[in-house]
Amino acid sequence: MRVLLVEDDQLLGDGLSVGLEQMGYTVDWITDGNQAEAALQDDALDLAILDISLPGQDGLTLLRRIRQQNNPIPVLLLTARDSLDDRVLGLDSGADDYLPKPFDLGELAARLRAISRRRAGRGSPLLRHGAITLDPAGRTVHLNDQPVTCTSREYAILEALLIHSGQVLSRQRLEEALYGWDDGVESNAIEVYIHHLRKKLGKSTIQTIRGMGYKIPKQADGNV
Amino acid sequence: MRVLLVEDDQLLGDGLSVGLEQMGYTVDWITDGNQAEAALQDDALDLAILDISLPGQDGLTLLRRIRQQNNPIPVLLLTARDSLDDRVLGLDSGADDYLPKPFDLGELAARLRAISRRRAGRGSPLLRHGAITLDPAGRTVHLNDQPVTCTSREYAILEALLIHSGQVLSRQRLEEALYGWDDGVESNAIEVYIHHLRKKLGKSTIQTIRGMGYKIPKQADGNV
DNA sequence: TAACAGCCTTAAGTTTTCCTTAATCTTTTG
DNA sequence: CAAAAGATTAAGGAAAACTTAAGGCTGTTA
Repeated sequence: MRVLLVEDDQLLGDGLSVGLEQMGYTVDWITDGNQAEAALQDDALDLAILDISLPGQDGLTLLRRIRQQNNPIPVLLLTARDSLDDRVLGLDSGADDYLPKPFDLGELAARLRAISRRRAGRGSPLLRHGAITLDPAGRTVHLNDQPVTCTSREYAILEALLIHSGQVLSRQRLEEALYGWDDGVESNAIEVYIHHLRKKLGKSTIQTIRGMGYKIPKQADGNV
Repeated sequence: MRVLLVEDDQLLGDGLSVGLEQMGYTVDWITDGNQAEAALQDDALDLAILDISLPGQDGLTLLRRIRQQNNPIPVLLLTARDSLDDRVLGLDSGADDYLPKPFDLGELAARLRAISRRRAGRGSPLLRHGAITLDPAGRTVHLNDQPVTCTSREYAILEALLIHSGQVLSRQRLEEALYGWDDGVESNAIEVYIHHLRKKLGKSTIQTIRGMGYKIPKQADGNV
């Protein structure tokens, strides 16, 4: 899960980055509203957390602008003020949820899970593909109801492939899912993780598209 | 997908070329604004990436000129300056998107995907022709709902023929779709791929226009 | 604080895929 | 019927991906 965090308060931003990363998110942290608008064009992002008060361009304006561009990314608004006005304004501007400061990190996590689930149109919080089940809340993977232990990198790749199941994800895009924009590895790390995942989940689950990347096909079976 | 890259900075241009090619694009790199205007006449191009500051003719002028010529090619502008003025000017001049330097390659990739998707009309990202369905997102081809595995060259040719269905594409134009202008093969490679495609999709789908090239006729069936 | 374990990353060797070439066969056209 | 264009087939070689192993880092435990 890749999150764009737009927060100008250095202390809070730093704390949130660390906290979110510990929860397993890949965090891109930006402090400026204008930069954020550029960053939000990246459709490899899964979520955005916007502070309302920002230098450059305030969060509400920014939100309205990206919604005008038909950008459907799930957005959680942060604000210091707890007034109803702000809340209504925020939701009308296209936010998916709203969290007044100060807040608890656990509550933030819960809301992030909720809005990403809602956006994906999934009734259940689980990602399924055939015999594989991935539970984002518990960060667990099951194969035929047997738990499979995945390392954090393995999990992140599997999650990205399942979220975008049916699509080909390039090696570079998978790297971004792991490292954010801080350019990560200069090696065949992705290939190695794919190999590990295949050993754990069976050879056929992840397909190689030579020259393009990897994908998990859209599930043909008709479970909801 | 064929991209025209107009960038005079040698280092950046080289890096971008390599990066884009790794993502699966076919890249034509040009460093001069006047040359670019000529190059943009080629309607086999799918996308253009324009630097604003260029020798010969600056990017904005160039953009305005080609739009006056009713050239609808999707254009992404690059600029060193991050001012709102430039942005507005760029979008008003007919750019589809705008990216301030320095930028991340992944972000560029995301925007390219976004603008080509936007242009494709988002409603049905699938290319259909009779029993054949091609899904650019999943990079899959189906024949009567049965998946057909295509190699990267086969896929590229089929995609080109379907995008321009009803038109005859010369062998040279198909070669350009695969290799860009750096003249690629000196052999009958295209004929071989056509042959492979026919074996997989049936003899009648791709028609030979002797002396001219190949085409897939416009679909007669009336599905939307 | 030192030993340990688990994980990330790198790198090297191996295997597989498929791109390209070229030679030969078939069809079309004047 | 001859010449040109295209179709078919097979094989060498290069590029991509797979596999395996080991060094280094981090966090944990005695």
